[in-house]
Order: sequence, then C-alpha cells, then structure tokens
Amino acid sequence: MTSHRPYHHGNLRQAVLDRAAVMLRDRGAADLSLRELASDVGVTHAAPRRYFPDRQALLDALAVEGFVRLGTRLRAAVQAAPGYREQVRSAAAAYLRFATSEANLVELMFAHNRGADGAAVTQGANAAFAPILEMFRRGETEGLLPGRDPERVGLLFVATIQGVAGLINCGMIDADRLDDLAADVAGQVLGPPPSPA
Amino acid sequence: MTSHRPYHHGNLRQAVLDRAAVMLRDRGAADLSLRELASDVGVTHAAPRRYFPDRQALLDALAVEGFVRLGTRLRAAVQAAPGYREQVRSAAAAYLRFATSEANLVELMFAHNRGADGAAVTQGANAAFAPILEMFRRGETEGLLPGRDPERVGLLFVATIQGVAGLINCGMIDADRLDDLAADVAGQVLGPPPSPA
DNA sequence: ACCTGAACACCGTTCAAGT
DNA sequence: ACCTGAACACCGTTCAAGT
Repeated sequence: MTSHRPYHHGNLRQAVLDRAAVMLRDRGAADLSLRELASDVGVTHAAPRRYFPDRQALLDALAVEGFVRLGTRLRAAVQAAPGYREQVRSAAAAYLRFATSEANLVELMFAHNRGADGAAVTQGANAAFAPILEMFRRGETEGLLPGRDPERVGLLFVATIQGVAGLINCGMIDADRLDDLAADVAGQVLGPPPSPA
Repeated sequence: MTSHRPYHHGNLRQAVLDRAAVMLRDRGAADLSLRELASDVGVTHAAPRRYFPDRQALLDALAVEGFVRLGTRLRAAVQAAPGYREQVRSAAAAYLRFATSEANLVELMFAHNRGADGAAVTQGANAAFAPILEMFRRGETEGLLPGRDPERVGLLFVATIQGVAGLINCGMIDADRLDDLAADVAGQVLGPPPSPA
C-alpha cells in the first residue's frame, strides 16, 4: 500500500499497449478509451500522451503489433507444411484462424483511416505478407505456377482470404466452414488438384 | 426568419439519415456525432432518439442503405453486360468502383460490431448479393461452371472482390489497378479464358 | 525526461416536461 | 406522437506546473 507512489515503474508505453490490446479484443476499437487505459495502468489520463500523441497513434501502434503477430503465424504455418500445395492451404487456414479469433484487431489492421504515420502500418502489413509472397515465388521456380505472376497470385490469395475472414466476422458465413473455405481458397489460386480421382 | 419554429416539418428520420450519409462519406463512422447531426438538421440533440434508439442503430441503418445501393449497382452491372463472362467482369468492376468511392460506407457495411437488429444488415447484404448469385446460377445451367457449386463460386467471388477493395482502401494496392484487378478476379473464378491466343 | 492536475469543448444517454 | 431542455457521466486534447 505504498501511497503517493512515484511516477511509473516500468515501460509505460508497452504497459498501455498491452492493456489496449486486451481492451481492443474484448470491446473493439470504438470503445477504446485513453482515459480508461491510463487509469487501468495506474497513471493519470495525460501521461500516455508522451508515447501516443493522440488516440489514432495508439490505434496505429496496435495495428502494427497485429501485423507482427500475423506474420509470425503465417511464417510458422508455411514452414510446418510438407509440400507446396499443403503450404498454401496451411497458410490460408492460419490466416483464417487468426482473423476470426482476433476480429476486432484485424478490422483495425485493415481500416483505412489512419494517423500521421500510417505508412508504418502499411509497411508492417507488407512484412507480414512476406512469407506468402516467398511461398508463391518458390512455387513459380518449381514450375507450379505456369504462366502466372507470383506477386499477382499472392495478392489475390491475400485478398480472398481476408475477404472470407471479413464475411465470417460480420456474420455472413458460418464460422464452422473455416477449414473448408481455407481449402477452397487454396484450390482456387492453385487450380484443380493434381489427380485425386 | 420565422422564429420559434414548431417541431420538424418533414421526415426527421430520413433527414437525419441523409445528413449522416454525407458525414459518413466525408469523415468516417468514428466521427459521426448524433448531436452534430441533430444540430445540422435543425432539431435538438435528443430528437433523433425517437427513430434511432442509440448511435449503433443509426450506423446499422446506414449500412442497410449502403447494401441497397450496392445491390442496385450490381444488378445494373450484370444486366448491362452482353455475355456471362462479361457479366462477371462487369460485376467485379462495379463492386470495386462502389467500394473504393465509398470506402467509409463499405467499411461500416462489413463491420462486425452491430446493434440489436444487426440481422437486418445481414439480410440487406444477402439481398444485395442476390444478382451475383443469380449470375453464377445461370452460368451453371449453361454449363459454364463444370463441377462447381454456384453458391460456393459466388461466395468466393464476393470474398475476393471485397478483399481486393479492402486492400485498395487501406493503401496496400494502388487504386489505378482497379479494372485490371476486376478482370483478374473474374478470371480466377472463371478459369482460363476460352481461346484468346 | 516524465508525469500531474485543472480546464475546455465535446460526446451518448436518460428523462421529466412541454405542445 | 413528437420534440425540448436540463442533467449525468464520460470523452480527447491542451498546457502550465511539478519532481
């Protein structure tokens, strides 16, 4: 009960960010209050302003963190799968799992009203999608993408999977079709399977 | 200058909704203030509450209106194109044009935190996508979708095109690739073109 | 350098009261 | 039935002042 405590012990920026991530997941970006955040972390309402000049800066920082996490998941999903075709499906499933379990975060990550350094978010997004791009580039060198630009395929893959995630999150697709749809998306970009019949 | 005016002359609900649509387009859903809206329309802040029990109800109503407009555009785009393949590309292009010119509205339409009667939004979405579904059902009966479920194709089509729109709106794809990408998406769901070479 | 505390203008929501 | 006006608890943002 040491009263009149000094300032803040550790890293205030990260403490605010961590608490904000919880608040975002539970209640969404619209309900994210800087004052409540500061109070939760044990600091006055104006203190976080040293690290986040305004509310949007905090939201952007959360989006950047989200893309870091997504990139890690995607890289792991690709590495864990044995062959090219399985990698595409694994990446799709990992993306859908992340996007549906962190719906509020993903909505923020792809929001189009950003703050002064919104470029950092776009840069984070590109970094997160790097494993996807590398995967399709490998597919090209292995001759599995006949006559197709791997960048274009990667772009459509990301768009499709993000679109599916959005339709699931806003209630237009049943969530239990997740793995089913991941395979569908993979099949669409890859073309028909080799010879299942 | 007739002072001390009576209540409100016309349809307050629609007046608020119309003004809100402008505010949404210009500044986004986060900046939409019921008090400012009421003031703009010439009524006290509590008056709109008769028609929109809370802020979210207004946002949901805007989303429903958005889906009505989108459905009209999609139906027109399909009807204006001569053949099946052109219809798919035309619908894709129309969707992308709508989604990029009304970025804030589309973001709201696909938001996943909705109010008490969020089911009305989902219902509006399904109605808007009906022309797409009908288009692919026709494609099936004409034998142009060999061995594929038209509902599934329609779902992936909408997801992909909505995903592309999202990537454009958040700055991850150049907007000038719009028609190019529309053709790409159409090509992806339709398979390779008949015999262009 | 980092945080406090007061102040400003705004917000959504509620509700008794007016016409 | 429809709207007003006051009240409540909350916001983001600013800034002089403290340590």
